[in-house]
Amino acid sequence: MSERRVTMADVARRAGVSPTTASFALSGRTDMRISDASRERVLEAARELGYRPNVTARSLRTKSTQTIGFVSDRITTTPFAGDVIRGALEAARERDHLLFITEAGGDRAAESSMVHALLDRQVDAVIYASMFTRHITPPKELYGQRVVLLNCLAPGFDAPSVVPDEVEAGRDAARALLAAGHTEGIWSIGGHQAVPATPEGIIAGNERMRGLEEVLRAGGARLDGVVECDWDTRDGYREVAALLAAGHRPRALVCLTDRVSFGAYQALGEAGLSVPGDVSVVSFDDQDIASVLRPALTTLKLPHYQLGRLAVELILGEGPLEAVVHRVPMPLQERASIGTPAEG
Amino acid sequence: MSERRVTMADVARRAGVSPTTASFALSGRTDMRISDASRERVLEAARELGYRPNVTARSLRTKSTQTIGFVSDRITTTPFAGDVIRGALEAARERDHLLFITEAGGDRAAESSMVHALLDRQVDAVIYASMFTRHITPPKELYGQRVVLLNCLAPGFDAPSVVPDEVEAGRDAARALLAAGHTEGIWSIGGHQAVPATPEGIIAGNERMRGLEEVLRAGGARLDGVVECDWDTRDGYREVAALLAAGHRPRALVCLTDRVSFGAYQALGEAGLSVPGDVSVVSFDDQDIASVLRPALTTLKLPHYQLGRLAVELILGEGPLEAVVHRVPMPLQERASIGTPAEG
DNA sequence: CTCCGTTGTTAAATCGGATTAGCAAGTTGC
DNA sequence: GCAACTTGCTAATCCGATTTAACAACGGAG
Repeated sequence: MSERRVTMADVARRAGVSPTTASFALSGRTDMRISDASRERVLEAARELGYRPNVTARSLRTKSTQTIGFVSDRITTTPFAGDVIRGALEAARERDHLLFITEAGGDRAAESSMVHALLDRQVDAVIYASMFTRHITPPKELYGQRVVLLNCLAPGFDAPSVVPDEVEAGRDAARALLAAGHTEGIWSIGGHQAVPATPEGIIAGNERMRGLEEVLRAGGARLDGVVECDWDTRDGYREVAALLAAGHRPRALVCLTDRVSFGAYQALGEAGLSVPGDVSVVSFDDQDIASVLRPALTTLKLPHYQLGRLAVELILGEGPLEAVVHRVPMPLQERASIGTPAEG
Repeated sequence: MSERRVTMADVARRAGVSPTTASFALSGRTDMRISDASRERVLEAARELGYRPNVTARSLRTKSTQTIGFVSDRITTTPFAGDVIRGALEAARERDHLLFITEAGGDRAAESSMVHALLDRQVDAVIYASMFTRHITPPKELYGQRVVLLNCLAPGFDAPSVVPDEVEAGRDAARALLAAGHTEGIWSIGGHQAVPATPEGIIAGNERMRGLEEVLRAGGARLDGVVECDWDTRDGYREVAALLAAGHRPRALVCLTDRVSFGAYQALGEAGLSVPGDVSVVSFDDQDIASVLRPALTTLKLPHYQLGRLAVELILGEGPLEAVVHRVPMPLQERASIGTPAEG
């Protein structure tokens, strides 16, 4: 970028040794014999000159750039982004790696071109991430490369996946309700089937519902009803309002995502029902609004940070990557929206 | 990462020319004469072999890596992140550049080490970003480098800054209220002075208030009161509740940020006042909640995407960078929280 | 027929390190 | 006293491009 950097040759010259000796002294390798005196002089010279190795030059020879590529469909416009990247960033930093972040916006051609751009720069590995848990087909350029799939699954593609443990989260939601004494009047809002507008619901929704129903059943409880709707605030509001208008009187709502919970809050509020006095609410995701709602929402947190971190830890681990699915726990954020069942 | 890549030497061999000829043919330079026949053969060979240049190797010679470093204090845990990065990413992609994203968490030492890691990889330029508009002192490693400051100012540091036009946003907030007929009972919540917990308020708060008061005054209106508080939902709720409890009856609230507006909504709701029927609300930032609140919040949007995009456009522009402050407009998101003044 | 200027192409150097092969000088073994 | 090792260090290559310097072949001018 500007004034000439200090090179290893400069260091060698100052230390009065050959570049070869300087190289070995600096890399601290023990398989090549360097006297303590020479090593000291080289290190001293490097310190005095403020020498820093040129990673680009080194990479040309070693093939390792200490760099990871991160390809996602859309890292922004979704709460997913920040924490995943932060987790990946921190894990990478601990291992002296840097991250190339790219976003393809769901465009296959763009995706291929991004992967090419990464491979052209000799990245050591690539993290392929999806904003919602789903099945994907990696771009062909990724076949044969060192890859970890983040928040997505690709059966038949030889790479590990890192995804949230949705089934267990569903179980935990059930356990939280049971623990508070809820066994009747439990409704789920958001459903487990994908509706056209929310394909992202396919995996997360199904698995959450599976865990939820399993534990409720085992605990002698069951769902009074399953309301299918889009995973957004508007639909949450509308469906809960409709539910109440139809004369139902739920004691507990399991909302499949926080946005739906927010809508449910609005509908309950307008109907004069209080949370958790009249109705308990348990939710999933732990988006920003969850802690800011009144009362604060009890929800199962998507472990974004951990997903990002684990993906990097796996990818920078030793040895070949195994095509295993790693399920990361979704911790329960206990706040104020679950109470004991209302009388009546 | 895996099987040997096709090199330029492979292409040259196949085309039956020297690597030199292949290089010139592929780079399409006209200052070196290559016959059309040779050029065609080289291009054909490259196509057949699926040749892609090794950017790392090229960079060693040319010093240009087609890569930009992005250093921020904290890109996550703030709505700031996503869109800024998306803007930067898209602008970079249009110019065939890739972005190294790093985050230092406000730690000076970490910041220096991140900048080193970037410079060691020969990045062409560095974007130094802050999550809130503020004055900063860039790490010394950045002096003499090609830098653009994003969402921050560093007087005395020779680099352009890209920041939101807060003063004009304040003016626009005032214009929106005046246009709806508001001239009395206008209060601002959030204040213009920094309170300890929100140093980020210093610049944004002051400038927004300056623009706001300037236009209100010019329009024959004024603020009935300025409430100072932290820029969060809790404080917004508490201060507006207190305001109402004290017997005040505002007709319009200018909340300095959406989180404060959300708190204000809650307090107004509990007091039985409707938005915008009884009280109009205009806000700043356009965070996620803004469009999801009921009624949807009219707010001045922080131009995150544009900030990121402009930073990259400047940095990849021709010629030296000038230490100019670029102010990016904050567009008014007209939604449903401003009405005509209540009778009263 | 020689000199000069084009034209098209290539050998060789370069970028900044990592790595391999080899070379002196000093030790040890017998 | 001489081969066989060690020890400590360096010359030379290599990585995959870009770029400089030079060179052969040809055509036109004088």
